[in-house]
Amino acid sequence: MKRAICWFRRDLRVADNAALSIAARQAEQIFPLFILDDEILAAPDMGAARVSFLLESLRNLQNSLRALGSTLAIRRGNAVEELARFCQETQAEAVFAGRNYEPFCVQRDQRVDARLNAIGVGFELVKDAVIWEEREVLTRAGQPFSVFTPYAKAWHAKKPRPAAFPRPKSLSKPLPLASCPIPETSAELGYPLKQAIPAGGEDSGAKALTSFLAQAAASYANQRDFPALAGTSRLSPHLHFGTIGIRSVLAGVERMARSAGDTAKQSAAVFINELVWREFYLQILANYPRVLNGCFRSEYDALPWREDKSLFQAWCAGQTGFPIVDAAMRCLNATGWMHNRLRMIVSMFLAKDLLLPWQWGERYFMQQLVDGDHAANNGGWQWSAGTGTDAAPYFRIFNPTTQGEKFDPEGAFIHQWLPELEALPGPAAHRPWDQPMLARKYPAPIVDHAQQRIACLALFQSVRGGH
DNA sequence: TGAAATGTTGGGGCG
DNA sequence: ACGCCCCAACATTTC
Repeated sequence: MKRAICWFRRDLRVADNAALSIAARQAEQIFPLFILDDEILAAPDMGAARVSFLLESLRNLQNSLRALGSTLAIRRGNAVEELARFCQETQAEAVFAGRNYEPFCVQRDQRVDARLNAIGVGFELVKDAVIWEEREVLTRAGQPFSVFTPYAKAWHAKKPRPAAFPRPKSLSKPLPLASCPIPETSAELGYPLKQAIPAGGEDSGAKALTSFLAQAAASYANQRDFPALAGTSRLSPHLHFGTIGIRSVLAGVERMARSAGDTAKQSAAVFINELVWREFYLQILANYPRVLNGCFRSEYDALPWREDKSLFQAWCAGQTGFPIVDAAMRCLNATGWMHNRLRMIVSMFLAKDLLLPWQWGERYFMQQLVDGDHAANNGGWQWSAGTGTDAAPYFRIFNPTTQGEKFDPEGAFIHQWLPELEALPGPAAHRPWDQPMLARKYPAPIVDHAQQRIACLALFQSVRGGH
């Protein structure tokens, strides 16, 4: 084939990139393209952190492609129309792209496929973002798993795993095509950024992996649950945008495990388990797209959550009077990122203490998180609310104070985000109500945990018909 | 990838 | 010395 388009979407890198690598093997000339899709940019769950990370990643990708002798064309508008137009401008015979698993993207790709077929252009979607796709790990009966443990077992058993894709050594110089400039800031796309977010781009992704492997990875099993430590990988935004490849991450962690002692091996296993959770929720979304519109266990759609805007407002702003919840939410608002343990705590608090619809929290997370990902986010929220696959059972309710004391024993994380509590040293920071005179300007708890816990159990009983 | 309520046990204070 | 009670500490059950 003479000419092919490599349509970048959520694989914003040149290393270990399936679509780019396969296109470069099959075509003499490659036209790299990214489309700023108006429909995605206008989605109600899009946010400034993610737009900004995307733009930085595009600039980095542009530099990497130029270093290979090529250039990234940027278009903006309706993806189907822009792609068809680009095909005609380039006279390409085919379009290659990494497969996406979200319902919106799947439907968009169906429209793309029909449109390109109509103008005689091939459209090839290739596996890139995951080790195993939604139809590759199934029960013996050929059904998708909806429980994690057997899924993980089957995931691990499946061999051989896909190998990394070679990075193209050079790309041919493309035609001088029109291209929009990459917007300087997310504000140009309607998303003013008011926070300092993690750095985007493939180079940053590679650095994040290297530094994780050199530092936190070996003690991940023991330290990942403590938000005051730098115990996690921070790779989530890179995995979301594909500024790092999943095969590279897996290979890196396995290499680390081979050269290290038992705790490091154990840590590698725990970390890989998290990568499996990521694919578990991706296959749930791909096989059951309805989870974006309701509970996986649909009988729980009838739960009478309370639609209290002022409680929700307090949760969003980190003004609930529960230190671990408020510190976590202020961290999210200020950085676009939140530690995984804290995501569990604040999401369970929204659902089971505030009794608010979990979908409100799901959307707020999407709007704020730099790594906001429909599959992982929905899976996590349904887990916390007790409405999902393999979810925390409805009666498993975190006590936010106990969780704080357990996972932030010195109150270090609290002090980092709640200056009002600096007069309460150490673990006392978790119980400001014991010394209200010292907790200046810090709100009293907006709900009583013991009381709300009972109310939550009753809420679920009302739907379960009293087992 | 819980927490609270309830049950059991055993050491020590005390009359 | 003995029985009684208290209550940690731990185990089990329940949601």
